[in-house]
Amino acid sequence: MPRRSSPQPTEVEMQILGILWELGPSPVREIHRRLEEAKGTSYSTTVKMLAVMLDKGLVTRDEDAQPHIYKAALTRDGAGKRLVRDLIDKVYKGSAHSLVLQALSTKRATQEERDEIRRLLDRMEGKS
Amino acid sequence: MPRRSSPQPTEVEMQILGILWELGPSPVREIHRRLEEAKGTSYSTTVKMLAVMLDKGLVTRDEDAQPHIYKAALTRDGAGKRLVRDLIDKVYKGSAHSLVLQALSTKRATQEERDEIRRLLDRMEGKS
DNA sequence: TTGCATTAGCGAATTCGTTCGCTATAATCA
DNA sequence: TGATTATAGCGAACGAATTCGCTAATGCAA
Repeated sequence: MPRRSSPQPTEVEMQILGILWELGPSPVREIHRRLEEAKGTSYSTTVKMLAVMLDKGLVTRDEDAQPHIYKAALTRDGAGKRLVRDLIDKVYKGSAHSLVLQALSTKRATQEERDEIRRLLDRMEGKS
Repeated sequence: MPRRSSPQPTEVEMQILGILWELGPSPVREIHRRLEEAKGTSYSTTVKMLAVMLDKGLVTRDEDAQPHIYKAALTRDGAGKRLVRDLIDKVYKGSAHSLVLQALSTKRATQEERDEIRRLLDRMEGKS
């Protein structure tokens, strides 16, 4: 039974979600292949983590399929939004602005990215 | 003795850093006041966490002062940069662009913030 | 100095995330 | 069918983060 509300996906959980976002719905075997490649953990571990995540409601699975197929229960952007909000709260006490500056200065944005961000800013102004 | 390199400030550690960034250098008593308010933990816990953080090099302290005064060893932006980089890697596999969009859509930016972001984008283009 | 309050610290207990060995069940094949 | 392999799951072990009780040291006031 899923718990009330997952506070935060943990380290490994995020790793697994990343794999699911990339591969799409997959059997344990596939997920494990990637996870093992990244950290050398055993198949049992992958199964267990998936069980934990299922309990937390971070993934769902199709038990009719054989083998069972796991799907991420959150979208990448959904999780991203939550984590960003959290980060903003934790380190910038609510100032999204500061986070944006950090993000842009951390990784050099391409011309195309800059244009899209400008477009977004314009759009935001149109609304307000 | 400080360890080589702190992997990541943990949950409570971030909370304490946040308090130090806000209050500036402070004695345990002050830090505890805020922490207790937020989570109801005991004075011992605060002292211990500070000791752990001191060991990790996340804070420094002036032992000559009485009571001892603790300071954050990282700046808010320094920690922010590290966490942002980490978030980008973990959920967006390297695309700062996506994170920026998340950040902007999560919290409505003010006119002034938008202008400053545009200025930053211009500056970035000037450089390249 | 004696007694009381504040500050500092240690070591153990607890909790949570992660890992895996071992067993059970299901599918596959010679 | 019996043997072999793949899949699923349980419960324990482990390590790291967090918590606090209890003791020691320090400062201050009667």
